[in-house]
Amino acid sequence: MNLHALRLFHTIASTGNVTRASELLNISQPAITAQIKKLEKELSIPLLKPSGRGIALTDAGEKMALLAKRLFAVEQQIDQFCHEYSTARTDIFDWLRPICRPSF
Amino acid sequence: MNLHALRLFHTIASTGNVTRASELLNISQPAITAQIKKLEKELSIPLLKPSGRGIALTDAGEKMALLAKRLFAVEQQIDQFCHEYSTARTDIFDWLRPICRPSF
DNA sequence: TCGGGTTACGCTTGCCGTAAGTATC
DNA sequence: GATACTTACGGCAAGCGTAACCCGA
Repeated sequence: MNLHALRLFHTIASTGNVTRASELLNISQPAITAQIKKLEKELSIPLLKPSGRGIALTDAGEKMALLAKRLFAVEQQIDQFCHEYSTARTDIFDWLRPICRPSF
Repeated sequence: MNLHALRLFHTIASTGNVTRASELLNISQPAITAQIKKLEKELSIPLLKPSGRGIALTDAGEKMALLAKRLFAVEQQIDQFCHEYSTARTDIFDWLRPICRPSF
């Protein structure tokens, strides 16, 4: 499974259109379209369909969006852990500083 | 977060060494090492440490491995959904076949 | 006619493999 | 000396951006 492409799809599903997704991700629209097409081909599952002048999720796309949401929620937990880890290391310095203060 | 690198790390954590991970992933050892180094640099978190003639997880690495396990469990759910989706489409043919049988 | 999505195409970046190096048993 | 991981380096595929095109309101 290509999780990079899934992330793009997840962003589209969250925002509702490709344009806003491209703005959020700082990636051009065509790049995103290509990734989605590639993902659909890889999975043999249609995820998006044209809707008016924009796009909409297919039924399978809706389910996939739910699963993707779950996955990237876990990713966010990991990001948070990493951030807390950095903060913890900073806290060590916060703890050291008072001790070191006299000398420098 | 680079989920590709995280996948490699997860495989290392599961197998306990880089060699078996490289065999499972069909990727060379050096390629994996490079990805892990890059990931550690990206996160500013040490994940692996030398241990004897192999490697071991750091404390942060252990926690990260747990989180990664959670994430890739969700990925497996997605894979399963995709498989079931294909199976469902096959089942449609299974359902059509008896009807069509007379004609071909 | 305009907003949004897709196709075409050239370029850059990132990932990988091979070969050589380092360390532990 | 053998096993396991790391560093160095060149090649190739994947991903991106720009430009042009298509379609529905």
